This record gives sequence, structure tokens and C-alpha cells, in this order.
Amino acid sequence: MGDRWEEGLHMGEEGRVRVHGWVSEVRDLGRIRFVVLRNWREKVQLTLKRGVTPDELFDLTDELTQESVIEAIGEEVAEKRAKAVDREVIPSKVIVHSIADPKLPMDPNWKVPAQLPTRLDNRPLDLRRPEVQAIFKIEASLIHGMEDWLRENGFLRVFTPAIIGAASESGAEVFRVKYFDREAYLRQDPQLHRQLTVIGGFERIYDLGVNWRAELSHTPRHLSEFRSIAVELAFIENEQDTMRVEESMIRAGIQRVVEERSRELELLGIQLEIPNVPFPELRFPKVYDILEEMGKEVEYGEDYDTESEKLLWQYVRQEYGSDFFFVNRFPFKAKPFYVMKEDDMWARSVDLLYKGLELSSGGQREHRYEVLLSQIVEKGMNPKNLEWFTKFFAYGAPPHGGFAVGIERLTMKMLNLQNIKEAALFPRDPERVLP
RNA sequence: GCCCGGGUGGUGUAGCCCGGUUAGCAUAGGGGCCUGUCGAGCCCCAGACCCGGGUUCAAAUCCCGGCCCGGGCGCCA
Repeated sequence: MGDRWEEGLHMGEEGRVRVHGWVSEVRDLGRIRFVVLRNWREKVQLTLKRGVTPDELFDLTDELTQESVIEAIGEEVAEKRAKAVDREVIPSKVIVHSIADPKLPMDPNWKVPAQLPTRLDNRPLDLRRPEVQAIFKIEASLIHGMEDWLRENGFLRVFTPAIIGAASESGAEVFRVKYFDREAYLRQDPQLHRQLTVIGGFERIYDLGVNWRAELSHTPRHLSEFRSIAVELAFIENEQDTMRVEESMIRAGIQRVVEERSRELELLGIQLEIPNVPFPELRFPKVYDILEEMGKEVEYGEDYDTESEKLLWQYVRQEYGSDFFFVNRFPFKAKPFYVMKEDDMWARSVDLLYKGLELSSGGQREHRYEVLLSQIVEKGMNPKNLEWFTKFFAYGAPPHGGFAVGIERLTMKMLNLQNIKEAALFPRDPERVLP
């Protein structure tokens, strides 16, 4: 919409245009002044000359401060002396919408870079930086590409609830909310309701939405509130079917970024390659051998740690030249009750890793009612607490599986961002809920 | 939650080890000069040691506590 609207602002006759933006800079050279406007598409320079520009208009720019918001009407001129801007306009009229306080808490022009906490404290100013806008333009294209692929392949977008009456599957801490006279929780993952939707007869679905984790995580890769694109599909043969969907979806997202966002990628200095599919797959228990070769002992039957993820990435890069890889057949003891077992020890449970970071968990789910119940008992959980979920498996459940990809994590790794908070507009962590 | 590191003008930093003049610099801000700047330039002005306690003749500097921030781990996406 922004694009079309902006085009409409070119008034056509005699190069007359209407431009708008935030004042990036006022360069006062005495009898000539340049006002550089920044908007989300471009930089426009307004040029005012004493004696040529009407005095009223020239003097109006006295009050213009950095980050003030104005519109201008004037003649666009072809001016090769204007180097660091996209266009130059000789204004005949300027409309001042807002004069910014000259004492800014940070500099959107980035002459003095601000630290991340300062940036986040002043996020609306930080967001004006083209480099920051590029992140979110890329993220939008990424999601569009993934969603389009899902739609083209028969997946239906659904919305599952964010407020749930029973703490969901994993051991991760949940946010408690007051729900009328009861307690309820914010979802950590749309997983269980996705499964119930499939049991409801929707054979291919995805939920693009928000998840919350109340963990006191202080790391550059955790948020208290994050978004995921979560897919579930029925009548699968095994977990391989979910992996094929996942890698194709991600490939399509990245392809869309490459197609639509070359300018933004260049601005961020990122050379993005469209990944080859299928992604390499590592399996337990072979993972233990690989790690041992890399000089890392992980006890047989145990889950691996953060360091192992990085080592496996090194291994996959050497062996397959890929930044993406699946890890399959995790030990059942390390995974939730609902995963499908391959045998007594290993599960059809799949993580996707990207540059050494876990992007998603997924795989095939256990759809057989009796088996599901016995796995709950095996996990030492009270079947009563999960009855709201499990009872529907008694009324006909197809074999199914799925996964949830963390959007901020994918964006972060794709753009080599140092902190996941850079990939969230207004990130939430244990310390930050404002702005 | 545990461990490690750090808090100096609006922003970003130097100084801290080895305590001692007016706490330096850049940028933003205020004032001035300049008709093609584009990280504009030049001159002038103003602006800071996180909070509390302790050691000392003397603390930005050393010690203790608190608060805040960053990183590592765990947990996960």
C-alpha cells in the first residue's frame, strides 16, 4: 500500500511532487540549506536557496529539528551533485506536522551507535534506521514466502487459543493469567491444540502466532514472547514427511527474501544463499559417535547440550556444506509424552538446527490412544491432568506430525544478528515489558 | 536460577590495575560564520563518575551491599 500511495504523490505535471518523512538532517550553509528527509523507502533532499526560495519558506526551516516530521511540495530536479540521497526536490511549500525535541535519547543517524538496551528503551527512534527497518522487511518477506508455500501445498491457516486452562506439555515455565475467577495460562506452544485441530478433521494446518515462556533466560537467543510458524499434518507415513514439509517451507521463505529484499540484504551486508533440500539428517545414537569424534563426550541415552549443537553444525558444514540440519531419533526420556517412539529408547522426534541453533522441534506424534496414555504414565505425569487433551484420541485420531519454527530465531540466524531481540519489534524478556 | 564481566555528560567512550590539579575525546544540543552540503567544515558555550555504606589526609579509581545491563550455562523455539 505504501508503494502505491507514494506513487500517487508524484503529481505528474512538470515534475511536481509531494514528499514526506522524518528530518534526518538540516545542513545550514548560510545562504543555502539542505533538509534531508528519511522515509521507509528513500532519502529525499530538499534544497532551499536564499533569494530563490521565498524568505518565508526559507526561514521556516530555522525551527526544523532532527526527526521532525514534514511534508513538502515542490519540483523534483535531476541533480547529480546530490550524492547520498535518492532524490532532490526544490520545495515551494512545506507542511510541518511535528517538531521533534532537539534532545534525542539516541541518534537514528547512527553517527554515534547506541547499545542495544538504549536502542530498545527508545525503540521507535531505533526503528527509523534503515538497517533496522531492513530486518523487519526481510522478516515479512520470509513469512510471506513460507505462508505462500504452505497455502500452495494445501495447508489451511488456523488460529488456536493463546489462553489455555491447563499448563501445556513441557516443563517450561508458563505465565499465569487471571481468568475470571480461575487461573489460566498463556500458551508456550500451540502444539496440543494443533493436534486437536487435526483430530477435528483438518488434515493440513498451520498456526502463525505468539508463544510465551516464563523462563528466566538471559541469553541472546531467548525471548519471553516469541512468534512461531507451526505446522501440523495428518496421514503421514512417518516423521520424514514432516521434515520434507519443513525444509521446503523454509527454503521457500528464504527464496522469497532473496527475490524481494536484495536491497535490504545488501544494506545489512548479508549474502544469502537458498539452501539445498533435503537438509542433512543426523540420528541418535550415531550423534554420540560424531560428538565423540569431535572430542565431546555425551553419555549414551542422554540429551546433548548447547556446545554439542555447535559441534554438530561444524560437522555438518564439513560433511554436507549445509547450515541447516535435522537431528532425529532423540532419546524418548528427553522429549515430551506425545512424541511417537521408534522403539523403547528412541523417538521419532526431530529438531531442526540452523547455524548451530535449535530452530524448531517436531516429528511424528503418538496418535494411538492406549499408547499415549501409557507414555504419560511413563513420564510420571498424572493422566487426569491431560484428560482434556487425551480423551479425544479415543474418538478417532489419524497418524500425524508437525513442527514449530521460531520466527525470530530464523531471522536472527539468517541475518547473523548478535541478539534475538533485534529480530523482535518490541522484544519482551524477563526485565523488559516496556515500551 | 547459577557463574563471570560491566555501569563516567543525551549518546558512545578514555581514565580505574598503580587513589592525588579545572575527569579527556567524539557526537548530539545552544550561539556564530559559510550558496552544493551529503559522517559537511571552522570558532565559541553548556553538559557526566548508578545508589548506599566503608577504608583513607584524599575515592570515578580500593572494599562491602543493593539496583541495573551484558555474556556463559541450564531450559527451550
